[in-house]
Amino acid sequence: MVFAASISMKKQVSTSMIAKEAGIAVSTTGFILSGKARKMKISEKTEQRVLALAKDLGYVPNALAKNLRRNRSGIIGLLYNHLKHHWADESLKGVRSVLGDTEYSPFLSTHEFDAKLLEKEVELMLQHRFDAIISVPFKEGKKTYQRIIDNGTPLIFLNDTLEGMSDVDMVAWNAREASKTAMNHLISLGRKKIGFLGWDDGRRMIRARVEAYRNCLKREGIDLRKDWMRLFPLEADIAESVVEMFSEKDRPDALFCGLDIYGIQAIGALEGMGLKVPEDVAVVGMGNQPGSEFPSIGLSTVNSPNESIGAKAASLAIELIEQKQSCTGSRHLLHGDDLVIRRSTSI
Amino acid sequence: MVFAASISMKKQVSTSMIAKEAGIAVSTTGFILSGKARKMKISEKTEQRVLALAKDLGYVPNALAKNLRRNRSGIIGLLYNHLKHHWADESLKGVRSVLGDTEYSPFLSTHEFDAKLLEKEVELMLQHRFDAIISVPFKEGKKTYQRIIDNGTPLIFLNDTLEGMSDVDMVAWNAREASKTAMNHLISLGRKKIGFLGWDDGRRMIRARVEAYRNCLKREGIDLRKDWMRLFPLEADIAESVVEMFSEKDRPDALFCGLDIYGIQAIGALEGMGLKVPEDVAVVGMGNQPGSEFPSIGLSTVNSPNESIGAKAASLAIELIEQKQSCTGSRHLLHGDDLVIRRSTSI
DNA sequence: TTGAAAGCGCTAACAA
DNA sequence: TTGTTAGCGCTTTCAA
Repeated sequence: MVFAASISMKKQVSTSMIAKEAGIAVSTTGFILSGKARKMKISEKTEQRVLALAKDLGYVPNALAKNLRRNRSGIIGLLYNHLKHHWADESLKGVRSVLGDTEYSPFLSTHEFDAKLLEKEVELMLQHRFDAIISVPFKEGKKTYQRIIDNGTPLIFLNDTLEGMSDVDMVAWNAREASKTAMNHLISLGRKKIGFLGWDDGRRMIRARVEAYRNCLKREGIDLRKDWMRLFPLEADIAESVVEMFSEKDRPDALFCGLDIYGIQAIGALEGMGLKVPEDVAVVGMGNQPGSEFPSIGLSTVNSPNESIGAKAASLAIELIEQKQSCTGSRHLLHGDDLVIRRSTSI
Repeated sequence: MVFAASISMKKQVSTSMIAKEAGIAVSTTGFILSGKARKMKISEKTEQRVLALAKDLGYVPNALAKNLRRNRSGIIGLLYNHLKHHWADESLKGVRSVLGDTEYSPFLSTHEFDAKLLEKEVELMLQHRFDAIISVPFKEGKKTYQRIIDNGTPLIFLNDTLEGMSDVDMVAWNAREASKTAMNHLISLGRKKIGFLGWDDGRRMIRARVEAYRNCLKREGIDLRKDWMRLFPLEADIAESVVEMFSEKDRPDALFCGLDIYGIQAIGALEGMGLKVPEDVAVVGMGNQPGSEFPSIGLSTVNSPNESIGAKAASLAIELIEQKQSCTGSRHLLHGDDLVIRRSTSI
């Protein structure tokens, strides 16, 4: 069934070849093959004949030629930091839900938090005349992002902005509101001694979590305890910090975690030191990441609207492309504060 | 700093434009800009002048034109089923480790186990003249894969084959050996009553797990108990089955799980019914997927060499491209049987 | 309805 | 060393 065909044996089938074969003009086949037969009032007989011929010959339209001519590729590039979690998968689904009916298609790549790689990928996308680039911003990549703008290519940031690049459109989860939801949940449980585990890489949406934490405490008239608030680098092992925080006699009775992964680690550490979740300590995370739903974990968390973010970004991209604008400075904070209550706060 | 440039304001800078600006011939600039200045013995002065000019004008080479001319794109397409786990991330790293030094670059997409989507993505890649396609095979997509072969485009399957398409080259984790490692580990712990949780979607590498389970039992002279062997559809909720299996008086003292996610769920279910892991039941999974390392889980498992798989696939792709072959039927089973011992088997 | 032909930006063969 | 030029395959204008 499979046949190890030698590429060199095959001649690429082109519109002109089909035209010659059919004994008609190149433009006629061109119109037919690009779906403009109706518009050009080409006889149905001719159309059918050409279509059949194209299929027989195994014709594959050459997008390179087409796009060279149109000077656009029909491709929207997605540039993620990595593909480790479900975020890329879900936002891609959102992107597809919008692009599905259009003439645009997405292609993905990652920058792995590496400025050199980001630059390389962007260069590639620009050289291939991608019509727009959607990226999770990376702080060290400002120069590269600026290059996209200078090039006149639409750029959209996902889930955060970059200082000094406020004109770039952004679609993000409203982490502030979501954090408030999480905090309110803990407070509604009667917990007043709430600790915070999070990280701070300088991005606003990340910082929004700490700020919401602070504001909620303030609103409730609860004093902030600096020793109950920890910021880590991303991907840190936080168990030690948790043990430290909870070894004191006077310890928190709840934990708000800026990221599910911290909540997951915290639950492990707390139970490891004999504390009961949620009886002794209620824990809530952010993002409903895979793992938080495992029966042994059961982390309460707030859902993030990843698919909607992708969808919004895609429709924004199309808008920018059609307006021939690289950016307009619009901001879109998507609400996503569905509380997912699991074991870690089910008192 | 950012400047909402209007695309229409910008004229695309081309080699001929630079040539005119510099007052020299198109070919000269062409040679310089494609790095062939040395070879063509172009004076360094001219070269520097052109390079500087290109930079000043914000020249971005038009890959569309270049590739139309060469009739190849320099792109290798990666077509995953989804991006939920770390698999895509890690294998992409492997692909990059090989492509980094070459003229090829990867672009990603997913087929989401959807034959229609797979077909669409493949069509796109063929139209864009991708030089090779690397895909995690999807059973319902045979016709589409065949189309890649018929087109003469190199195709490589990741982690499995497809029945009737044995000529397609494959790079996969040697799941049989890895399964043996896992089983031997349980046996070395003195466990004889070993249950199996896995799935069967008809793919060989998946089936290899059950087969290894059977063979290991046989080798040890242990009778297979059908009620201790369960196959589920992927992404199933298996807790109920686990409870059922372990409610009997005569129950397994160990579980071999064909997928970490089953192991994770099993640990939750077992502990939920009051059984101790690993004292009552030792559990081992496959793949070292994220989540298995969580402190509350601690699932022992076998590492899968995802990065090596990506790397091997990439170098194979380059080979096929250069040999102008769409496939050669080679098979590459990569050993990855590093046992990762965690709580679930630490007696 | 159909045909002829220009040209998108780049490469590379050929000439000078 | 440098200049000229013919395409790559497709779209689209202009003529017939």
